[in-house]
Amino acid sequence: MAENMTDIKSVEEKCKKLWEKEGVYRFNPKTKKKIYSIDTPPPTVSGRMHIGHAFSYSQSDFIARFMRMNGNEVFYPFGTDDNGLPTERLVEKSKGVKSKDMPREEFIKMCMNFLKEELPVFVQDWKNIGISCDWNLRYSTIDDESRKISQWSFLDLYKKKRVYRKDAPAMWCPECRTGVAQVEVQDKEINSFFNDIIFKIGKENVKVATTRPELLPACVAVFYHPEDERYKKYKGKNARVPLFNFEVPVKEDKRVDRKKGTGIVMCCTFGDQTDMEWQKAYNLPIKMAISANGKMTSIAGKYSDKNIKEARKEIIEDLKNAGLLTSSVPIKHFVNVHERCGTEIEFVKSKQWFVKYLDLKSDLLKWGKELNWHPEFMKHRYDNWVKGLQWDWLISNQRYFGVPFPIWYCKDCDEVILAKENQLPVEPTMDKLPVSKCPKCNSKNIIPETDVLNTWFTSSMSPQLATRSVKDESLKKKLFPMSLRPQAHEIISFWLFNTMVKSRLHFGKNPWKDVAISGFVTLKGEKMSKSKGNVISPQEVLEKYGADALRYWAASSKLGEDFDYQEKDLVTGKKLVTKLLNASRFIFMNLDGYKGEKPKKLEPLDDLFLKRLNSIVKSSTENFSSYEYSKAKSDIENFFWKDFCDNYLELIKKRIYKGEKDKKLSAQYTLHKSLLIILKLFAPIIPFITEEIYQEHYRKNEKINSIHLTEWPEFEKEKDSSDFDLLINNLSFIRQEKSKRHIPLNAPIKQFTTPDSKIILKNYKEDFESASGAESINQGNFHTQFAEDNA
RNA sequence: GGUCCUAUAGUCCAACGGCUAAGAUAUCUCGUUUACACCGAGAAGACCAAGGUUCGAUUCCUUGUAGGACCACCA
Repeated sequence: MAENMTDIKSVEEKCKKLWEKEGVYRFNPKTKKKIYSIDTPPPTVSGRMHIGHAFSYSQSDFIARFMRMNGNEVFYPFGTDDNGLPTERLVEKSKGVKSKDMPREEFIKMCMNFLKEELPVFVQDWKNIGISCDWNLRYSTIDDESRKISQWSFLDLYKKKRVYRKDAPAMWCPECRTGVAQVEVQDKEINSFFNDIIFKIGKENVKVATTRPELLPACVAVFYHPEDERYKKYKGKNARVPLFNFEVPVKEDKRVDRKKGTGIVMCCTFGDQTDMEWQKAYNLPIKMAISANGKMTSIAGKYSDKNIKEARKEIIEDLKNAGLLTSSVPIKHFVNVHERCGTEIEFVKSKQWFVKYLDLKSDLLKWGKELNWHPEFMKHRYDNWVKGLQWDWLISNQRYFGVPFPIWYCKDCDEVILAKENQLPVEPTMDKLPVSKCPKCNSKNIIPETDVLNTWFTSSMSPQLATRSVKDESLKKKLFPMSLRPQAHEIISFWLFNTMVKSRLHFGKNPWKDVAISGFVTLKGEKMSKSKGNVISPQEVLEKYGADALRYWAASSKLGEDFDYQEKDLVTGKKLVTKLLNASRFIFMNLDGYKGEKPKKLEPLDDLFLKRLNSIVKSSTENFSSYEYSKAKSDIENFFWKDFCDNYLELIKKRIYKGEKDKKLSAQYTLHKSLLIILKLFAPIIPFITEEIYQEHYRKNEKINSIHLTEWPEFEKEKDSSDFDLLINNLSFIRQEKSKRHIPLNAPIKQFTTPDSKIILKNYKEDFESASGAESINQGNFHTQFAEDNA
């Protein structure tokens, strides 16, 4: 059996093969059991599994495995999110290409081929840590079935009037050349200059501070605060924009911060969100200085066609030369960047599709309340996100690789033409039109939508993606809403939220009953991230300590709690695995010839120990049921190591070596039985080693193919087992005395006096004597008398 | 700026308002016993601060301090 890493590796390989061959985790659609269904968010295919994945997916797996053993038929599919922008970026990076430089079709092909190669490697990491998904229920968010569901979702929302297309300023990434949703935007601190630029109002010079002088050609007004005494006199006047030499109105607005810059701000459509609010509020003209490809537009005059940074530099230079720049101070400030590529976000006016949900805020709060949150406080994150929503959900991306919109437009009257449901999945750029002419104007001039749906639009259908292979309607009903959504907390605001939106809009139901939110792994208190360079590779941990140790480590942290990574926790996990092996070896060494027979009468100590075990089964069952796997883990571990190995085994050692027939049998029976129960309790956390021991010693008798398919141990009403503590107290006293006097722990004691002598002598005399070395036990205060004390 | 989480031995963490504050790891001492030195026994070591509620607070409340996260703003 396994004693070192090579053996642990071979145990892992053996188990993985067995599980696959025997279909241990396969969902049985014909089951009579209660169904427990899990909607794990499919991980994004971008490089390898990281430690946060290992942490959070292990935690879900503890629950899945417990539920499976505890009488449920577990529906636990595995998906990969390999759709859209993240995959495009990954392919572009690893193949050194740019999607926009090649034909659409060719790039899509390249992505698909890339995924075909990478997916098995990617998924293998999850198998390696022992995730007990049904690997036959695999799905990818870009495959045909998922496209179908995603496109159906769009058609359904269209019919429900929940999607709309609008020409609107939308957040735009000039690098990716696509619209960007609120959730895809991040903060980034950048170095910039705060420039004081001279505008002319009448004959006076007025300084306006800006970090973005390249937007001067798009200036439509300047604002000051209505209570700012410095500028009140300019009310109603016009200001002349430097270099570009046109006039804009001077206006007052409370949104101006008097303390910032010079207290006068220029409003350019579309510099930032406030600019857009002002544009709307004062009905200002719309001027676009930046185009969709990140270049200056024609209104920038001689700067047109230059990219943003060049234009900024040249304009600053020209202002300086004209004496219109009074100061230029370097500052650090935060800007919005596209999280996928780090490029600064611009606002560009274009036609985009949106899902309308701003009107549902109060409903969304109500629906969020209906979920059972574990831990409860994570609900706040959801609530905060909902309350802070300002935009409808932008779902169109101007990209190649993704699920296409299932629509065409009439070029003459702009009518939207929907695909037929039985056409799905559809590729409008290639597939046949559902109509021969525009139903509204009879034009034959029909063009396909070339945009693709945003990744989240598809992945927010995860309950439907997960259950898509189930065709039986009555079974489907049992699977949805799903029992559990496990996930990490940083994706509450989009994945969980968007899935809620879709589920309610399509089906009028919550997508799940329970939500279990994992914390994340920190290193010295900080979140691990590639950019900080403080990442731990789970593959290396696995190599060094094995999957059980990794899972043991993940089980040390409660749901929702961040957990600081310490290598020594892995060491502890590995030690536990070794200890289990050693204890099993000892037990089966002494079970030679034992055939599972029951003694006529249990020895009092054995009976006492089984009572103890019963109470651990009870508490672990309760803890696992309420997703408190970390509590269960530490209880079981403590019981196994302290009560079972250090004390019970010591107490019965002599009896099992050379006890009388029935007394020995009683110990053998107890050992055989309790080890199996302990293995079962540990099985959800450390599935490999428990399986190994089970296969070797129990499978033949139990006649069940895998420990993970055996029934969770039952428990009875709790019974008094306080004698066990009493025995340990007495042993402990003796050990302490021996330790104080530097006497070997197995040394005999001439006489031991204890206040508990009656109980010990009545029921546990021989076992206690053999473990303590006491030659006689008498009533009295705690005292030990050794042979040499006689002198 | 808003919201949330956390604060306990060197480190990582646990504990219905009530006995000596648990465990892991590191440290020190002892032990080589027919499973295990990846072991056993023992020792030493901690409740962020100030108020409040209470017979009693590490635990509940308030404020502060520190760390972290999410969101918003950022001319």
